[in-house]
Amino acid sequence: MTPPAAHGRDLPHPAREEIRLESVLHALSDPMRLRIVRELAAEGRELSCSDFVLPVTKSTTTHHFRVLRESGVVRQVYRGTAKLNGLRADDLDALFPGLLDRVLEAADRQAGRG
Amino acid sequence: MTPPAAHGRDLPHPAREEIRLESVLHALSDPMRLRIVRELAAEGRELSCSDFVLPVTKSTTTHHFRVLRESGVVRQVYRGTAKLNGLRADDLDALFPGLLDRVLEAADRQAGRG
DNA sequence: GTCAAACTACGATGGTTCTCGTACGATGGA
DNA sequence: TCCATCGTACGAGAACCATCGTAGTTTGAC
Repeated sequence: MTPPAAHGRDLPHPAREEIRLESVLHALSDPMRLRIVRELAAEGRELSCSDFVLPVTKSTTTHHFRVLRESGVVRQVYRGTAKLNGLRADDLDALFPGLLDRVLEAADRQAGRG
Repeated sequence: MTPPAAHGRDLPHPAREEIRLESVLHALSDPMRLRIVRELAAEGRELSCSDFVLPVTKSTTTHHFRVLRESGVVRQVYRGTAKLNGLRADDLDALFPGLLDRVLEAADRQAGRG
């Protein structure tokens, strides 16, 4: 009785052209979310939500991932019981060339400064 | 009786090293403020608050300029009755190389897409 | 000294966001 | 079938933010 899409209900994502610069900047302006994005970029692969050890509860984590997804920064797909998160680096780079890299670089620098 | 600094009371600005990436991104994530920054960059010189024609009241404009100043994006100095606003492009570029340019470029692109 | 212009300060309001806790649903394995 | 795991939904609270209007301050010009 389960509908055809048995393997993975899917989540709403903005299409590439729908991604707004302001939303992306806003998504990245939260420390927790910037941390998530940096980790995702450093790892270079899709990570499940539970791969992240964050100083907030699970529901708060869910909230932040949703903001990231709705702003177009990450793509989320279900994989069994886990939900994999991948950076939409290709889409972002097509829309806003170099932006994500400069932000990540800036975050690294700032972290280096302590 | 006026203290020595007769020509221009001065406003609190973060020092270069105090500028936080998250604050900058947050400042730039508001449409009104991004618009201000773009205009400032396009003009390439200091502009007074009243040079901007924004669809908000003056008190709201004051608010946005303060956010921009406190986050380290603009520098404000009094010049007689006017207040001049200049982009802190040098400071930002020293801290976060290329970031401001990529944001401005991204904003142009997005504006171009309509 | 008076006046207009530029901007600020303050208080209020309505909206958004970050955070949590608890309860729920979906998946895959024992 | 039962259960553990992973994540969601919902409700709530506190904080923050964008916006406004009004009243005030500072400055420079007349």
